Amino acid sequence: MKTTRRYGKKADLALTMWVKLARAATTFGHMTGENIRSFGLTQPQFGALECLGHLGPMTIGELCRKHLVSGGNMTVVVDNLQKEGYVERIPSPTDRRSVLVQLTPKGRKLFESIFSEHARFITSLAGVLSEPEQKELSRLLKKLGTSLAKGAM
Amino acid sequence: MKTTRRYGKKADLALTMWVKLARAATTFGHMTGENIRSFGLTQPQFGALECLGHLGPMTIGELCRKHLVSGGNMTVVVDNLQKEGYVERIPSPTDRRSVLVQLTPKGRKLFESIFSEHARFITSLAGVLSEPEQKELSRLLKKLGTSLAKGAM
DNA sequence: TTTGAATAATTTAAATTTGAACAATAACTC
DNA sequence: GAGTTATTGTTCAAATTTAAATTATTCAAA
Repeated sequence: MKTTRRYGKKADLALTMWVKLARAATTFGHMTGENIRSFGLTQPQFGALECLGHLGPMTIGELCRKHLVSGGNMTVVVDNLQKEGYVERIPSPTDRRSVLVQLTPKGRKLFESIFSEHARFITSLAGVLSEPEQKELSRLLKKLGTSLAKGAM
Repeated sequence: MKTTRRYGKKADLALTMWVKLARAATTFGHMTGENIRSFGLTQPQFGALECLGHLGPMTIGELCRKHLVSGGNMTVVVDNLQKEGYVERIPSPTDRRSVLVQLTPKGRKLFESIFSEHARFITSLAGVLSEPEQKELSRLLKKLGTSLAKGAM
């Protein structure tokens, strides 16, 4: 899809990069989303579960920052996980405004039973790139992401 | 953020790549979204306007496939653009099920007045990567995205 | 050619997400 | 310490998005 140069070489480079970034992320997201739904979870629910499973209890705010979503949203996501009995809210011992979210035994069991399968699925999807390519892609995405986030402060 | 190897080297590589992809795309999206809102448009509205402006009239279905969103969604996006007088629906001459969407003169005027500014903004964001890095990132994202999309068929 | 399957767009209901307003608590400044 | 400013989580309304059901049309096969 070679388009004519409409806005100058640099701009066209940046624009096509942005389109490809959006498309790759959306496609990847759709496919992992399907896999996740087969576990009976939504994508954000799974994301929160994964964070808590790998990193331990954390506040709503930390979950928000990790997933780049609004506070109102994460409250709902945690509400729904709590309704299913996968997580529980406990008051933070150090800050009475904060609430710690942690996996229940049921939540940990679910996490452990599904995450390795999910990891296999992700690995098979990523397999269309060689390992060096995956490393390079990770490096570039990290550089892009962190530079943008820093620039926004 | 060096994590321990939990699921094997290949899986960890794939998992961190996926996290970085999601974060970079979301951050980039947030920032371009802010810029787009300053034009009085939502992100999907802008996306449709851009498609129509660069590629000419096309059906709702084509807009869906370009943006990887559901048909119901694109119907609403086009509805809203139409309410603002930026696009119009015309019946397809070749298929009576289809509807062609095209920019109105007002829509084209808006498109031309804002897109070059938007291109400058995107270019400045992308500037955190060198040009060779942007090229390489584009190549890898394209390979990832198209391979995944193909695999899904 | 007519029946049946597939496709295009819309509608509807439900879920997700955001942003703003709010209450409670913490941190800071004078 | 008192008073101001920031931060944390929740609630609410509105916008976005999806998936399923619906209608209309086209395509294909017998």
